[in-house]
This record gives sequence, C-alpha cells and structure tokens, in this order.
Amino acid sequence: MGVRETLNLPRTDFSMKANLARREKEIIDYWDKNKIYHKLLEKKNKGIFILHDGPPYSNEHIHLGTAMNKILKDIIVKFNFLKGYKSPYVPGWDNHGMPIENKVVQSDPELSEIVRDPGNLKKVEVKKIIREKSREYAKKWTEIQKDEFKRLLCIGEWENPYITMDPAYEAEELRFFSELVRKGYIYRSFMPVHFCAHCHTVLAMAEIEYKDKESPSLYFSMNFNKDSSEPFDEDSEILVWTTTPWTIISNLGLAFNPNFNYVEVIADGKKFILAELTLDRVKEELGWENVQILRREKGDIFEGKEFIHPFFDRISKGILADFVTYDTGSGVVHIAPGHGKEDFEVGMKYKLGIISPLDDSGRFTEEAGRLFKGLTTDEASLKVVDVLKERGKLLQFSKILHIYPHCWRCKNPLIFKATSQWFLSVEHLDLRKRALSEIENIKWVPKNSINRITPAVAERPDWCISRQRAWGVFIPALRCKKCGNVFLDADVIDKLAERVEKETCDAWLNHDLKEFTTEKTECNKCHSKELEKEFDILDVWIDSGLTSLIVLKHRNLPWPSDVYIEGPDQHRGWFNASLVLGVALKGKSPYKICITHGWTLDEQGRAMHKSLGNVIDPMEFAGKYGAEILRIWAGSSEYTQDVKLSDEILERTVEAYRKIRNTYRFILGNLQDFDPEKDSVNFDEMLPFDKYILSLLKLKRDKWIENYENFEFHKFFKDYYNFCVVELSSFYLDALKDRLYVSSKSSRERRSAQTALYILLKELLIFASPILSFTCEEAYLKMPGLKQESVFLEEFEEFKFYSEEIVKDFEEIKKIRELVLKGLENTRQKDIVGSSLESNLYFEGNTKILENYRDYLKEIFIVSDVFFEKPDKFEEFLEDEDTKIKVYVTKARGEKCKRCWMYSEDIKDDNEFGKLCPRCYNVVKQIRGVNA
RNA sequence: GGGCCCAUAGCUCAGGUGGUUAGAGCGCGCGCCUGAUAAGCGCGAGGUCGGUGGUUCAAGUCCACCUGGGCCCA
Repeated sequence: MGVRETLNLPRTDFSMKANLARREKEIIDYWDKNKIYHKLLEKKNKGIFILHDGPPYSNEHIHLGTAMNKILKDIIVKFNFLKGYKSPYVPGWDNHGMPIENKVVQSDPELSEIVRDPGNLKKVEVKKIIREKSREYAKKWTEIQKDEFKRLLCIGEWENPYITMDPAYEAEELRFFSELVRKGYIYRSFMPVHFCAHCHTVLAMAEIEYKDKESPSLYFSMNFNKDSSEPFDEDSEILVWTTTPWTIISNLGLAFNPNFNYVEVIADGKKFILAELTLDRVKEELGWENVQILRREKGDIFEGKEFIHPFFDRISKGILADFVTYDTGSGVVHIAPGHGKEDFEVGMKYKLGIISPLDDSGRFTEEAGRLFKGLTTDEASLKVVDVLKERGKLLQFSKILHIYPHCWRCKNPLIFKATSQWFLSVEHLDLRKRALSEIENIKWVPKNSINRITPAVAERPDWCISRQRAWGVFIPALRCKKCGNVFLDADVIDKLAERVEKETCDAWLNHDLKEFTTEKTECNKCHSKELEKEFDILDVWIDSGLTSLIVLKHRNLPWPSDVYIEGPDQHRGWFNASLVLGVALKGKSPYKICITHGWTLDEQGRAMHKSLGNVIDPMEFAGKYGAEILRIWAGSSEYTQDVKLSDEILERTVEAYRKIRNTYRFILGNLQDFDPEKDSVNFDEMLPFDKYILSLLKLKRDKWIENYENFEFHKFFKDYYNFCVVELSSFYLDALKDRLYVSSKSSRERRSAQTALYILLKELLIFASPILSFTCEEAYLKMPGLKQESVFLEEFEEFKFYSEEIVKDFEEIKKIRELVLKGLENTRQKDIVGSSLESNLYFEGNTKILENYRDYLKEIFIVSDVFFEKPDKFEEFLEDEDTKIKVYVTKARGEKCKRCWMYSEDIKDDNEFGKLCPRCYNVVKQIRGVNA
C-alpha cells in the first residue's frame, strides 16, 4: 500500500465526457418509461401554471427558431414544476392550410393534372381527395416534429397533444364560430384579392412572386362635376397618372394627399390641377412649354369634391389618403376599390362602393358595359387608351418597368379582383377598443413589446376569414338558389359540429344539407327554403387563434392561460388572433403574460435562410453536440433580443458545459462514501468555510428564483456559472481538497465538508435542471441518499443554512485572498516556490477578522502555515491600501509531508511511508488500527 | 418607402433616476500543479461603449441624424 491509498480521493462513475448525443436518448426513454411528466402533474399541487403552446405548422422539419422556442417553453414549465405548481404543457400543431394543400397537390402528378383546371377544385370529389392526402401529410409531419421536440429534452403531454385537424377540435372550433355568428361579428363583403386570370384562382400572399413587368404608363384627366370646382375654374382638369388603364373602368374616386400643396396651372392654353412638387417632372414628361401657376391650395380642399368619370356617366369622389406620394405621377391617385388593397381600404372608409366587373377567367362582364364586355384586362387597357384618346382625355402614353406581382405557378402577372369574402368585424361591439384596453392588463416581456402589439391591433382592418381552398374547417354558409344570397345560420353550424365531432369537417362534404337544417332554416333575405352548401374554408388564424379556448376547455384547465411565448412575427399573427378572439368570445385576453423572443441569427447577425446557406439544423446539431448544448445556448442568451449562433458561441457553450459538468463530477466523487442520513453534520457544528458556502448559496438561490420568475434565464445562468467557476471551482472546492482527501474518512471536519457538498450539489442540480435537463437528471440519479425518481420531482424548499456574519467575514477574507494570491504568484515568478503549499504567510496590520478564523486560514489560502507577525526574512511583501493589511510570503518552514504535501516543523518518521506531519501520522495510525 | 426594435472587450452578458481611471466570466498569452488529469489553480494583456453632431460643469447613460442588423407593413 502506498501513501496515496490512505487518502480519500474522489471516485465516481459520473464520467468526465458526457457523450450527450447518445446518452440523452436514454434519459428521454427513462422519463417516458417512468411517466415522469404525469407524476409531476399528480404530485405538484401548490398552484397551477399554464403555459399554452403556440402550435407550429405541421410541415417540414423544425428549424433553430422553433427549437429555441420549445426549449424556452420547457424551461418555464420545468421551473414552475420545481416551484411545486401543476404546470401542464400540452403541445399543439396547426394542421390546416394552404402550404400543406399545395405540397400535397404538387407531389402528386395525377392530382396536379386534375387541379390544372381550377374548376375541378370546386368539385366535392376533388376536395375529398385533397383533404385526405393533406390529413395524412399533416399527421406524418406532426409525428416527425414531435420526435424532434422530444429529442430536445422537452417534457409534456407528447402522447396526447392537441392538433387542429382533430375532429373534436374542429367541432369545437365550429361551435365558437357559431357563437361569433350569433354575436354578430361575421359579415360578408367584397374584397379585392390577388387573382390569376390564367389559373382562374385566388392567390394567397405566399403564392405571389414579385418581379419586373413592363406596364403602360399614362396620364389622363378628369373634370369637376358641375358646382364642385370651387375655388378652381370649372374648366380645369384633374391630372391623373396610372399604370393599369383597365382599372379606370372601375374608378370611383380620386385620392389627394391632405398635406400636399396642389396647384391650378395653365399649360399651353389648357388648365390642369396637380401637386405642386410634381410640376417640374410632369412638365417634362408631358412636354409642356408654357406653364403658369394660377392658384395654390392645400390637398384637403378636395375631400368630398365630385368628378366626372372620363368615359362613363358616373361620379367619382374626392378623398384624402396619406399613401399618395410625389414620387410618381401627378400627386393624384385614381381609386378603384375593386382592384387594389389600398383602394379598397380607403374606399371602405369613404363608402365609395366597389365595382369589379371581371369573371373568373379575368374577362370583363356585362357590368363593364358594351365597350369592354368580354375583353381581357390587357385588351381592355388598349381599349381604355383608345376611348380616352377619342374623348381628349389622354395626355401621355408610354411604357414603364416596375415590380409587379406574378403567379408563382404560371408566372403570369396577377390582377386585383374583388370577390365576396367573409369578415370578422373588429369594430362590432367595440371589439377593437376592448382588445386595446385588454392589452393594458397583460404583462409584456420585454416591456417595450407592447409597442408591437398595440399598432398591430389598432391598425388591423376587419379580418378576412374566408379562403377558397380545400384543406381546412369549412365555413358552412348557405346559398339561396332563388335569390343567390349567401348567408350563415348558427343553428346549422351547431348541427354540423355534432357530426364533425366524429367525422371531421368532411361531414359537410359527405352529407346532404338537409341533415343540418331544420324546418325553420330559410334564406334570410327571400325566405326561400331552396338552399345549397358553400365550401369556403376558415383562415387558419381562426384555427390557431382559438387554441387556448378549445384546448383548455377540452383538458378541464382554467382559462385564461398564464403565458404565451413566441417570436416577434406573432404580434401580427397568433398573439393578435388569439387576443381578438378571446375578447370577442370571452371578453378577455387568453394570456396574462406575453413573452416575445427574438429571431435566431447567424454569426454575422443575419437571419438564417436556406438561400444564404447559413441555416443550422437543430437535429443535426443535437446528433453531433447534444441537445443539452442547444439548451444552454437558449438558456444563456438574452432571448428578448435576436439571438446569434456561431461556431465560437458554440465553443464557449461547450466549454461552459464541461466546466459545470466537472464541478458536479468533483462533488459527486467526493460524496462516494457519504450517506446523508447517517453522516450529515448540523449546520451549527459545521466548519466556518462550509457554513460560508451554504450561506452564499442561500443568497444565490434567492436571486436565481427571482431571475427565473422574471423569465431572465440568461441572468440566472451567468450567475450560476460564475458561482461554479469563481466561488466553487477556484475557491471553495480547490481549498477543500486537503480536508476531503487528507482528513480521516469519518472525521467531523470531513463530514462537515461532505454535508455542505451534498446540500450544495442537490441545490445546484435542482436549479439548473430546467436548462441542463439531461445532465442534472443524470447527476441527480447518481447522488447518494434517499431521493425522488427524477430531479424535477424535487421542489424549492425553504433554505435555512445561513449566517449573515460569516458571509460578511468571508467577503473580507476574499479581499485579503486576492492580495495573498498576488503575493504567491510573485514568489512563484521568482522561481522560489511552485505549489502554494511551499509557502508560509505572515500578516500584519488590521488582522482582527483573520485572527478569528486563524485555524482555517491554511486551508482557505492553501498554504502550509499562517502567522500573525512580521517574519525576519521574506520573499514577497504586499500591502492593501484600503485595509492596511500587510502580507509577507516566505518559503514554508520545515519539511514536506509525504501524504498531504504540506510543510511541517514537527515532521515524524513513519516506517512505512516516511516523513509525515503530525496530522497525517495520526490518520495513518488510525487507518492501520481499523485495518488490523 | 413607413412603423417598431437592437448595437458595451474575440464570445456571452453587467452597467436604477447622466457624475471618480467602463465591469464579470469565458476565450487568448504567460506560469504553476500532476491526488478533479483530454482536469485543476494563479497572474496578465484586451474596449475611441456602432458613427457624427448637440444638450450639460459632466453622457455608455438624454436629444437629432447617419450606418449596420432584425421583425412587421407597403
């Protein structure tokens, strides 16, 4: 036996290398098998905390942003479990909608062929096929994403998530929809939409490609209606510019900017009105030679004025709009509410009405008049130019190149065409006002995120909730075969919901209308009972906006939820839709706290895009480095801002992980022979150093809980990590080695240290477990003593190990330690000593506090001896300017003990091990006695 | 183009209501230890606080503009 064998060196099978990629899966299985999530739900009863999951779209693999989102959610959920709260986490998926529908159609050649004729999309049989395939597709990706989220070490009700295509969900959605109908929020109106005349179909935003197009550019003029020209001359003509001549057919107004100055000019003998700042450019473009300004007026003078349509016997109204600019044209914009979004909105405001005489093939209908009937928009444009020319209203005609929306499929330019759509009114019953006042009651994290939601709600137009698609929840509207009226009947919707509960929304396709009507069902206009079904579907934002109402009801959980946490785009999306629906249906916000996290960016601070090639795949990452690393990255980032991820950040994160893991490992290794039930030492009987570290932990705990409560995980993590590095690894643990290794196994001083380490480690593991879920669980399960099945089953308990006095004293001692370390380093630099144990320290000056701890200073400073006097001879001298404490460093007196490596003047000779200090001599003797 | 937001050492972050030489940890450099060892410890060097003006006795901290980046809208 060597002397080394008489030491209590640390031993543990908690390996230095984590092997995260492989071993994380074992823990995930362990949680699954032992139903840890469900045990948490059962056992935690101090309160209830609901983080309601915003559903990702069940399409494609998750990306880094989704991964961060789920990890942050998981941290919040786990923290609340540790607080002892019942914290159900029901993950969800958003299944319906166009991207899936398109994907399904595209990947099926047969279906693509069928849908090539947009008329076929309206066929019930085709809808059924698309819906069936979409359902399969959504299911497949839901399962894939579920595994990916689980792989991130997130806990929750994975075997029973909510999915919006679940028949029970669809049925509940229809019931809420019928409630909206009953309350009068839903109305039908025209709205211009992007329309592809070639594909005969309405396009959604995502289906639009913007690219260059050559368009006509023309100036035309309109006259004042009689008695409307004041203060301008009756003969003056309003100069207007447009790039879409065909829309003039539907012109109903002229827009002026209220802040611009408009001038009446006489140009080469004719009088025109235009914005003053466009005059120079227009003069050049129209080739005017002699121009004289006759009058100058502010734009707001045109509000309510009447103009005569350039070729129809119709009045157009003067309106004001901020979107009118000087950049192009004359500062007067022709308004056709049926053919443009801004035109539509401003038209709604001024009640201009809507004209949109185009059929589904993009040809003008009867309504456009004999001249234009049957023409395409391009043909009509030429005709309009002719007519304007004939009437002397055309001033200039040329071509321009500009960015214009095109169909993603056929690449043809799109037109704007008004169609009948369903809307949810945000003005009805003061919905908007109520939503805005609810915003005041919500806690916004970060605080200034209220600046995002407020305008998003304040400025949103009425919600267009209908889509002419196949994959979604049907809007079960009825069409009167007699008068063509399309309307909603809440009773029909409720009856349908019953069927949907079992059959999905396909019930609307599969059954005769009669099964959903009563004797009372009739056209709400002409009272006819000859009705047929309509097949628009609901905007998916209705699906997801209702999640909290549906899910919390289905799971018997209280509504509203506590927290929503999503990315910044959701202020216009989910936060907004949920709020509007919550207020409309329940008069309240569905969330009390709303957290916005940032976007994930690459090292240069750019968004991740497939086209930039800077995308980091979280699954590939987890397979390579471990999900734990991703969790630390998310948990240590200031996520309310955009969050970067790069190789260097990754390296730093891995370093931090290793350091923390090693800290756990060291402590575990030193607890190998410790049984907390038998060997624990009471706080009062502990050594001051041990009391100190527990007292410090108490202060840290209070702070850490506050950090978690405020959702400032990065503050927690930084401080926790610093605690591990600065207080533990380099100070307490380093100094403790002597006592742990050298003292006899069950001595009070060693047990005191182990008691502190045991408490310390347990607390460290509990506190970090929401972030380092794998590692803390792994280490927790290796801890000695009685314990739970999982670290998450622990709860924060009152921490009573605290001495204010010791904390104060140690703050002083730590200051002196800095001086000591400097002195030791200087001595080392002079090649006088290597290890600090080769030194003795001498203190002079205001050493009262130090003297109170004189027996422990050797340990704290890791030196062989400490004296309170001035040595005759010394290697190094330092004085602290504030405390006036003087430190002298000398070479240690005496000889080196073979066992503890400390120098002693009272060295003994052991016949087995050689030179030993008195302490080691006794310990060794004791060990021999036990062995004998 | 419009609105909102962000910008402190190589990295991640601290820096209430403006006030001494701007802090921490990591990384880096140098050294120690070899009984946490693909570990541990010590010391040290790193920043014109994105830029330019302005307010003030005094600005990383307030104001304006600009640059770069992000989200939303057009």
